Amino acid sequence: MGPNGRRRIPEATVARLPLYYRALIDCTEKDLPTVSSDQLAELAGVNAAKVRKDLSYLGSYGTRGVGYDVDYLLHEISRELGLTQDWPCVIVGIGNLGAALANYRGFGARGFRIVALLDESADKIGQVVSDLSVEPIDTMAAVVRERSASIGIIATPAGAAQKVADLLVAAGIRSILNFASAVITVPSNVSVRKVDLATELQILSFYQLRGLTADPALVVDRPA
Amino acid sequence: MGPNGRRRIPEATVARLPLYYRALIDCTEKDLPTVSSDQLAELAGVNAAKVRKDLSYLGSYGTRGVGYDVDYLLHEISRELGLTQDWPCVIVGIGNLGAALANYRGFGARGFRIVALLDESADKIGQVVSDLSVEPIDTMAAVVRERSASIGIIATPAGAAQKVADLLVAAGIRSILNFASAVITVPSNVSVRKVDLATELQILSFYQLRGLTADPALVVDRPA
DNA sequence: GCCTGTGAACCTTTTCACAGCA
DNA sequence: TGCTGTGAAAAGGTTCACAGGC
Repeated sequence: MGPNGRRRIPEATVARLPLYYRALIDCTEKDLPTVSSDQLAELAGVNAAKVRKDLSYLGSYGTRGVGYDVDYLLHEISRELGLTQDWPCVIVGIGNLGAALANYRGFGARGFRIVALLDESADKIGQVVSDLSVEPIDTMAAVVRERSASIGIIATPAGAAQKVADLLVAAGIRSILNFASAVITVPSNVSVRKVDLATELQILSFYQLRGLTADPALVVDRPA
Repeated sequence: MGPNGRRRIPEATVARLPLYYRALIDCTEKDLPTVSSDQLAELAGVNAAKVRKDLSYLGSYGTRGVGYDVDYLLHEISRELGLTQDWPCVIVGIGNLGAALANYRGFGARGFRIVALLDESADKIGQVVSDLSVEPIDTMAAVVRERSASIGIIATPAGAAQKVADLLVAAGIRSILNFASAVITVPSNVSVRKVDLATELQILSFYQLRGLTADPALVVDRPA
């Protein structure tokens, strides 16, 4: 197997691990004992060379002439992604989007349990959404501490995003998922990923205007 | 000015144009007549070298010693992104997420007007969400044709995503934004971008597990 | 003096192609 | 024979550093 000691996993690869994870879940549901890089590529929507290269960063988990053992690979990827542990999440901003996220089943599915819903507005406080009662935003520090929250999800209007990010950071959160259409600034030890509808639509519009094709979404692409 | 005739704009640059667009809107609201690449970089959350390089692909729109004229640059970027025209959108799957998207104001803000809400389930049909009545999915072809829809938004459960994508493509849609947690396959002349909550959370989890910080920028992807 | 525009250097990511093992 | 694992080549993207115009 690889002479490969402990390699740093490239960002592009990290961004694709969730795709392989999902593809492997599909395999277990179909009771496939093994998958080849070709099959996995098809399921994940990437090409086979990429699959092999990506998986080689994790270790030599395949068998030549056979493929990868589905259960074993799934276990290894889960471990790399931290899906064997719990990541309590706090959603801030319980408007249409925040409520939709709170109701999203298969959220808690793999360890991303929502432990609090916070909002600023007095008439939202106390409303029950998905079995959780909306709490005032100034309880954030206490809530994050008591429930050991580790991920903050910003679902507020753009104007409030930076203020909320500051509060999350002050409360000790080090991972933020930002749905607001605004750039937020955080200390360098805090991770931010953002999801922006307007950006995605504008990218589609750019390519459609030219009769070209925008391939990938997020951080992933597909075969040649 | 650049000796630059008509250059192909790199995908990475296209993915950042929406950021500059938004930053420039901020500038107009603050009544700034010009911006430097440094200021724009700060507002967009990237670095100044990138701003200058990116903008140079569009043309030589700046003035040395001064910066970029806000209105002029905004106009040029809007034109490149196709924001000077209308892109009627159809949302398929009016559950929590679909309804939240339909209600999202500032959606139609820049030409992305929602012209139809479609769902499969009989008890959703006829419900009114954001002034639009939910219509049966089998009216898709007619709806897309009559209302000249050009973008399809998939907000269904994962299991229905491919079927919906096929219907959208059959109806003539060439740009799809996929919110379902599933890989969808489309002909090569159709663009797909995807937005996936689970993927983003898993990436955050990977980095938090290691005490590292996740990638600064948002959308990075590559071509066919 | 100030800030853009851009070659060139550098780094990351993807793709190729094949050796090596089951 | 079939499929992984991986160097090496190619492509793409970022950063540097400075020439050039305001």
